[in-house]
Formats: sequence, C-alpha cells, structure tokens
Amino acid sequence: MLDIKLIRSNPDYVKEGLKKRNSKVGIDEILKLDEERRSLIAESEQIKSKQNADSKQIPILKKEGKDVSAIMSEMKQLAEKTKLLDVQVKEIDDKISAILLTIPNIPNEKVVYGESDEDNVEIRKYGEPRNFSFEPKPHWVIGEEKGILDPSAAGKVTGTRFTFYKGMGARLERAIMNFMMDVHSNEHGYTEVLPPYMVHRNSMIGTGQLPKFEDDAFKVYGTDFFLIPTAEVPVTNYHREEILDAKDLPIKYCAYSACFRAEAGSAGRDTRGLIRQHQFNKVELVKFADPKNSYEELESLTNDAEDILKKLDLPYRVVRLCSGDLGFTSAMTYDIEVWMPSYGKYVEISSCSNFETFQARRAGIKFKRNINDKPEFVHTLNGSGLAVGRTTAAILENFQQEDGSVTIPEALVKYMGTEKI
RNA sequence: GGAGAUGUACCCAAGUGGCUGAAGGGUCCGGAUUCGAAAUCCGGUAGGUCGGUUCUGCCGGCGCUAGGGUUCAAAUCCCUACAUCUCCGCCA
Repeated sequence: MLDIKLIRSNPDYVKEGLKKRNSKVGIDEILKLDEERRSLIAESEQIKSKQNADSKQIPILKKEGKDVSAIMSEMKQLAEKTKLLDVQVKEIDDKISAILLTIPNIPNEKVVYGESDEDNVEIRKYGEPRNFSFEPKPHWVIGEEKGILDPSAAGKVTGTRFTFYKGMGARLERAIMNFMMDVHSNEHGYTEVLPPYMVHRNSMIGTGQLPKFEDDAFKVYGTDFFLIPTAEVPVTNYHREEILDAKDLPIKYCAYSACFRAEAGSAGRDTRGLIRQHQFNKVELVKFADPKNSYEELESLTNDAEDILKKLDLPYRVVRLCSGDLGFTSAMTYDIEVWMPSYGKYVEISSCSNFETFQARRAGIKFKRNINDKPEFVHTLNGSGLAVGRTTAAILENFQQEDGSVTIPEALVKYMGTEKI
C-alpha cells in the first residue's frame, strides 16, 4: 500500500513511478476522495468538540437543579449530525482503501522499464552449464525410471499438479530441506521458524496476495482461512500490528513450509515434472530491516540464497526483474535462476525482493529508532532460499550420469547417507 | 465440540453511566542524599492514530481486545467476533 500522504503531496512522482508498470490506477480519484474526506472530518470534529464541551455541563447543571432538557435536545441533534457525517467518512474511507489496496508498489529507480521477462537484466552468473556426453533426460523421466517420483499416483489420489515422492526421491527432497535450513540458521544467522500453513484474510492482505489475487489462492472450505502460497505470508505477518525496536533490526527468519498455489492462468505450462505444482516445498528467508540499509540487506539476502546453489555446485545466474515482470508488491526483485538442462535455459528457483514499506504499511509493522521518536514503517524483504522441488529437479538433471544414476552433491551426502542414487 | 472465567497504557492493576484519557504500583527520566553506588525521598512523563496549524510547538477528533448497538453522555449497559486461562469431551 502506498502512503496516502505521499500521493497527496507528490501525485506526479507516484504517477510517474506507476507508469513504469503500465499501471493505470485512480490516483486522481483518490486525491478527490481524500479532499472530500478531510473536509468532512473537519466538519464532524468541530461538532464533536462542541458536543464534548457542552455535555460536560449537563451533570453540573443537573446538580444545580436546573432544567437540562433544552441542552439535551440540542445535543441529540448534534449527535445525529455527526453520526451522518461519520457514515459518509466511513464510506469514503472504504473507497479509498479499496483503491489503495489495488495499487502496486512503485518500482525502485534501478528497475528498468520492460514488458516481460525478456527484458530482465542479467547481473551475474555462476558456474557453467554442463556439457553432456550423452542425451540428458528431463527430471520427470529420471524420476519415473528410478521410481522416485510418481505424479500419476498423485493424479489418482488428488489430481493434476501433485506428485508423490518415493524412496530416495522423498529422501532427497527432505535432505535438501534440512540442508537449506541448517545453512541459513547456522551460517547465515536466520532464526528458524515453522509457521502455520493456513492464515486468515487479513494476513493475506498484509503481504499483498489479497484482495487482487484471490484466484491464485486456495480457500479452505467452511473457514475464513487460506492455504499459504508461501511462508512469506505467515512469517511477515508474525510482526503485524507491532512496533519493533530499531536495535533489533534487521530481524531475520528462515522458514520451511509447504506452499499451495492454484496456478490459475498457467494451464498448459510446465505440465510435467516438479516445476509447477499446486503443492510444493520451499525454504523462505524473511527480513525486517531499517529503511536506511534495506538494499544492502537485499544484496545479502540474495547472496544467502545463492550460497545454497554454490554449495550444491549448481550453475545459476541472477537477474534483476524489469518493471513488467516485477511482482505487485515489490519495489525491486532479483530472480535467481538455475540451469535446467531439460528446459535448455535458466529457470527461476528463487525470487528475492525488497518491498520497502509496501507490506509494512498494510500489515502495520513499525519500528522506533529511539523511545521518544515517532514510529516509522520498517522495510520488509524476502526471498526463497530456495524452492525445494525445483532444487530436486535441478540436481536430478544436472548430476545425472550416463549409466542412469545421479550423483549426490558433496554437501548433501551426509543428509542422504549415500553418494548416488 | 460443551461449561465457565478473563481481556484497561511498556508491565501489574483500580475503576458498573457524567469532574476518569483513565486511581495506585512498577518501569523510565530529572533532582536531593552519597566520594560513588544501592536503598530512601522529591518531582516529572505516559502509548498510538487521524485531522488542523501561525509547526522542532500548539489545538482538536478517535482511542480502555476488535466490530456493531443503546444513550444528551459508555472503560462502565447490550450484541457479535477474536484471543487467553480452567474444567469436561474428542484426538495425533
């Protein structure tokens, strides 16, 4: 959510920023409503001030034995008037916030204009895609041949875009999860969190999944809960409606969770394999940072995610998303893309973003520099550290051998208890 | 799922319709005492948010878990929701 005061005081800056996203939103309408709102508030508060002063007289006059019926009936009229005004203010408030909730974040100035992921800017590359001396198989073929991935059983039990992992496949997924959590909590200084997998509507609004993207989420029938699309939602909302202490910043959490996405609108894409599932595992990194150094925190968060790929010897590159590919809530995002032989290209495995105050304002997450200072909104950041299913896929594909086996990256051997599968 | 209790500021806590935006503690800040400190004593502040403004201040609205309602007037009465605790039931 953008700051209404920013829109009020500098509408051209806001419009300019949103133009990058080709977003046509009602800034002018907001300005009009805002003005209307403030004039109604002024009127209502003036009356209330009189009400408060005058009704204090009532008990005093009563005590003196005077007649208060005249003043009481006058107060009644005032009360009716303010009630009416307050209803109008509420209506306008609702309209304003409904619009505000659908306005995307303003991109950081470093974010270049672009239409699609084609225009993303490559920042750096690590490792080289392997030259296979044989025809490499896609991970879904490896998975089927080795009996470690079974999407058709999941189709029978649940439906499309679900997978059973089995035997060494299930163990590999679990090994990767544990490895990632250990690295982030032991080496990178994140506090481990295991969050709820369901959240209520306000949490989804807080991190920006709602109200605009309700079709992408799974709603739990008969409740007001949503299945989390990412641990970002519960973990960021962990500090909702709080005022944090500046000396505790940055606060850093890592969380494993299953993630649930309806994937509305991606019918026919990535239909095979682990790339696009309704349910997948992910380790998420979340930071609450001082606005003064949040972009440094974004760099280090991205590095923390990259470190996993380095330790696993997987080739990857980092791109900065252009405005057209940037998520609704983000001011700036680095995608980390791992080399996926079956796709013949780099595929997203992590998305690391700085939301600046966009989520903090929605979720009410503030901090104070000093005890007597006014609270300010924190900057929230997050990134996958990493998507586990896609990591499994990348390992199966990148480390497959001609004889059909898959060697296990050194760092995972102790978690797997074997050097190859 | 059933029954009951509770929800007041940073923490504890008083308060059943009007002079209570909130007693009293604690915390915190300043001072006295002391070589210094502890203890003690004196004094002071009370969070947040939305408006206005002649803007490092001042004025006003809201605000006693949240949302509604009754009333000229609500922390106080009524309704709903949520959370916490205790007991019962069920259960990994």
